[in-house]
Amino acid sequence: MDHHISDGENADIDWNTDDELEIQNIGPTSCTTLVTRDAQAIISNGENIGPTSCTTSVSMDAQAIISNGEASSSAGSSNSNLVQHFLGMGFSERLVIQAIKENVEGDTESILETLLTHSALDNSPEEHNSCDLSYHQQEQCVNNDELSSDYDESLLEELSESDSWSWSDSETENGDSLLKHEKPISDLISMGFTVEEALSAMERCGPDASIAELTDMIYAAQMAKADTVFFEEEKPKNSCGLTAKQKRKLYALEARKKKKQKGPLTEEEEVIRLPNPMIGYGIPSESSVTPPHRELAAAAIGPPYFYYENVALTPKGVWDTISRFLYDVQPEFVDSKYFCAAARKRGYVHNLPIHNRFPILPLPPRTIHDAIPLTKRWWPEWDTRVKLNCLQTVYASAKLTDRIRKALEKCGDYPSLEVQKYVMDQCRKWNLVWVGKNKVAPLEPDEVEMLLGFPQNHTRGGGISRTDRYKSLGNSFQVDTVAYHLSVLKDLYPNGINVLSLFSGIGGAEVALHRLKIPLKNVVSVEISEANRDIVRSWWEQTRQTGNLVHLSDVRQLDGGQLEEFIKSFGGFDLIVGGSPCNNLTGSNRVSRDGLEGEHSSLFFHYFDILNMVKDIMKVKN
DNA sequence: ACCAAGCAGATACTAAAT
DNA sequence: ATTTAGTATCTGCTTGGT
Repeated sequence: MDHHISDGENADIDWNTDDELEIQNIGPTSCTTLVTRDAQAIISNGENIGPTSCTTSVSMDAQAIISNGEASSSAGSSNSNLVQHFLGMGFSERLVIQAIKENVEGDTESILETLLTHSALDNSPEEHNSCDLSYHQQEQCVNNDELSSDYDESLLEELSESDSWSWSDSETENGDSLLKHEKPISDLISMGFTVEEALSAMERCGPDASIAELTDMIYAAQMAKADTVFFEEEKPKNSCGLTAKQKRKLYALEARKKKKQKGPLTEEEEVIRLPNPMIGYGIPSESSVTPPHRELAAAAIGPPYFYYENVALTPKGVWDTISRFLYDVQPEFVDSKYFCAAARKRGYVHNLPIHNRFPILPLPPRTIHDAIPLTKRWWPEWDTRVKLNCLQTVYASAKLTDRIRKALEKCGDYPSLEVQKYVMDQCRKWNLVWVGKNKVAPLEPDEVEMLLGFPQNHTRGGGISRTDRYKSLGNSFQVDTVAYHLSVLKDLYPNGINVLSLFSGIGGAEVALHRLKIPLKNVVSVEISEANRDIVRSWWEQTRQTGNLVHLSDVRQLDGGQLEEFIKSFGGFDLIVGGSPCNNLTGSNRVSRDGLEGEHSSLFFHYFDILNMVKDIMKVKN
């Protein structure tokens, strides 16, 4: 669900509002926020280049270079600002320092140019994200970084083939790595690759990479380079000028490197396939079918229970990665068309029991006609749809429905097969329903609320615009589906549960638990959109909840210290639920479908991180 | 090889509100 | 004058069928 990504998202991280007041105890483990207002302004103008708009800090390294006056002839403090400026834009520290050095006399513009050129090839999310991650991963990243750069520098020194790709700014003495890696380098060169290509690939793939992996990386880099060279002028500078496919390729290779996997990308590695029919471990109407027995790895078993959700149709390999991170639990893929009148293909990774589930009652209408009965009268018999397609965040324009009306009016009572096909294609694409003679219309927000299982007017009023209402709803859970899975908690926690809800959105999980009549004792809800937090808060009040609701705004600022406080104060979380942003995964996105390492979808790693921290803290406690 | 169908979207723009 | 809401148009990868 539910992490609300909108044009206003960055505005939500607003330094002047009261938002920050909602966050208490930002402990020492959280990243120091050093993004300047300048950098923030650039990010909110949509001109940010890096894969994340992460808050970031300047390391000792950078500080040292600045104070030594190595980087530039100008004063240290202004350089420090400059470094922070570019770090805030998401470039890695190493690149920033390098670029500033290369542009000793240069202005901000030329430094940015250098960064753009370099980052197209050196677009390593591990570096961009390093401060985005909590301390566990941060540690890991720092180590990796040190390893790879040591090794890289030694090679460059020896081969003295330095161009803009060399980072010769610090001394190194690691001689034997050369011997160890001479062979692949010379192999690659004899294969016709340039020295820089070989070195760059070696750096990215790590010291033990196979030739196949290295060539894979070089081809990816060549694609990237070709793209930036030839299309720099025509294309808007959108995330380093790479196409989504190229970025994904680079990201995937980076991710593999991070996990120290060997060998070329093979088909067998991506084994998760979508089931047909997509009914997971079962749906209410087939409750007679007993679900299979499933064994969870020891690390996966609760407490706490966890429930993670995202779109089913992702780029290849994404669910394999998600599953690998979440203790190798296989995702349960379910299409909500088996629960309501609209399709919603989603994957759920959870460690909940899968027997003795029950649906919330009354069962929602399962067909379009039952869900929106007024459309029945105008529904032509050649429109054979029974279910709506996936409810999305965007809806058809008036102009489109007007074109459809005009096309139909020209035909009289019996439209030709061509017109029928045109109308049907558009209706399926935009989820249109019949509201009059020859008149189709997009769903109203309250119809979407109903289809998704929310109470009527859940998202209405209180300052939210119609557009944002569609957006918030489109990013949400289907309540009946999720409730069916969570229903097993009712017997386990008759006195209520403590929930950590990440990317809460408009509170799909909370509504599901409430409708299951599982008392909500303490809910810590993390949601970036203020409008969504308002919606959940007013739902909380309207439903006269007796428990405690704590709202935070950003998963990136939730640290171990805060979690420890929460766990101490109410004795641990029973359920950690959430669906991280899908917009870099879903097929609807043709612009930045970058995969799990994309700007927004990489927040998945925070779900994993936070789950891990909670598990650790609760382990110590017991 | 091909085609059809589907997808929690992004962006540039205008109109309206502040 | 600037921000926000609404509108129109843009786009590609994947799967499953033939």
